[in-house]
Amino acid sequence: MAARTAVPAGAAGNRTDGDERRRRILGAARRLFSERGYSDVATTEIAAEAGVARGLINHYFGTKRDLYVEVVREMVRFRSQPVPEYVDGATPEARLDESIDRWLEMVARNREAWLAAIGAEGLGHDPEIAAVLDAAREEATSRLIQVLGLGPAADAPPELHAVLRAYGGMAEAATREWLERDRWSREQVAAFLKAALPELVGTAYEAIPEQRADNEHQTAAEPQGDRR
Amino acid sequence: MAARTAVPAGAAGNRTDGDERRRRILGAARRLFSERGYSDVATTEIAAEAGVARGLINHYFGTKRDLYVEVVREMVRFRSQPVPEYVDGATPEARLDESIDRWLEMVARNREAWLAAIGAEGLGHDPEIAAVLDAAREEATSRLIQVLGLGPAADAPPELHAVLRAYGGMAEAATREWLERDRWSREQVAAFLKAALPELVGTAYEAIPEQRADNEHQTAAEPQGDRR
DNA sequence: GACATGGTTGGCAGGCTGCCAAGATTCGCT
DNA sequence: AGCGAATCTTGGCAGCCTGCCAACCATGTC
Repeated sequence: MAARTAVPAGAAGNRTDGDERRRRILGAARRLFSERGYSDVATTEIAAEAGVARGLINHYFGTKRDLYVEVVREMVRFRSQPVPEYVDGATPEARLDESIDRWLEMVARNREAWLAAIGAEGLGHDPEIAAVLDAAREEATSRLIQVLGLGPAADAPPELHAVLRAYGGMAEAATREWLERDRWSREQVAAFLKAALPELVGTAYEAIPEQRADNEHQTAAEPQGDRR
Repeated sequence: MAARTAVPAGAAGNRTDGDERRRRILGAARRLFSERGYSDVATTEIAAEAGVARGLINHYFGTKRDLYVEVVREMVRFRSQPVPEYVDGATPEARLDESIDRWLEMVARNREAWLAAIGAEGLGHDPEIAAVLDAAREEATSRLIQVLGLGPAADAPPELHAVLRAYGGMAEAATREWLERDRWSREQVAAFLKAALPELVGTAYEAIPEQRADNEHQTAAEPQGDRR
């Protein structure tokens, strides 16, 4: 008499188009993870919101963390979406202005998603999450190098990459000050970011000294790029 | 005959100095949370590492999240520690240089703790965590205003706060490029940060237009959005 | 129409967290 | 010193959550 495994009653009555289910789960997960934290959201909720059985989550995505990684990856995708083709403009300044305007426009449209994406940073030190976010930032940096007309990103010295990554961090913080704290307006952020970059890649970048041969702190070896 | 609750055998045989236990738990939690993520660390581990019973965690700190908040609060404390007294120096530039050097020195000393603290950003959207980190950044910003000799922070316009918060975000990103990716050296970060701030509070800050009476950005719907 | 294939479900085992009652220990008061 | 109160400390219990698995059921193929 059914020793331990009860018979699953009415099992699969609804089968939708392949990954229609998959998208449903991803959407529900994105929604829930956006408004609440990772560990506050139970897979049971996600399954209920998506209208599927909980076990299906493990079937499509592996574990709960894998699902989260997928959500973050999807959230980050739109960052590279809106500026795929080259921004045309005569001078680098014009192209930069256009890029910043597009960036702010995109952020304004996807306010919640963007805040959630950069807020998702944590989850402790998940290497996959970190890799996804890092790749997105790195791509933005490379695109910025191209926009500025500084040649292919691969040829740029590491110091320039570092400066532009730092600029990216500043842009994120500045955007947060606009979206979350309302300390200045969109026009003000835009004006500040547009004016800041030339100063940074100009004066501040020139102030960086040559890398000495010996460096006291090392995680790995340093290829030593010749800059400028 | 003891209906449901078994008698706790040898209960409290060791009672150490009041909050000695508390500190032990905090230390173990800090260590474990630093190397692994929040949800990867079980309170059982923390208790084992601290050498206490698991229930004691709930006695001293409330829930696991409360303990985490306390850990982050402690990690962030050292940020305000090393520069409490006024930095003396003739010119604002000299004081700024000194502040940046101290900042980098502190980060270099507490590399792991600092990376963990800013990496702890996430945990979803915990309001307490966000508040703790935000308070630390805000304090750093206010101190920076004083260092620059721009008068009391309370009197500064919100745009200046925003600019300095953005600068703080840049400093964090630049530091990460140094500590995690090794794209430049400590001297280079220092030189860049020292050269960047005058440019930002000078030229870029001046480029910010006056705030219009109506501001277009609202949390919810999009009133009109006139873009340039 | 029978069979293979893969989507879908419910349930089970293990682990983890919050809470609680019960000893143990220290302290204050008379 | 003796006694009671307050607090520290422990182990265990109930509930929830996650990963996994066997079984059920649609769909496609021959």
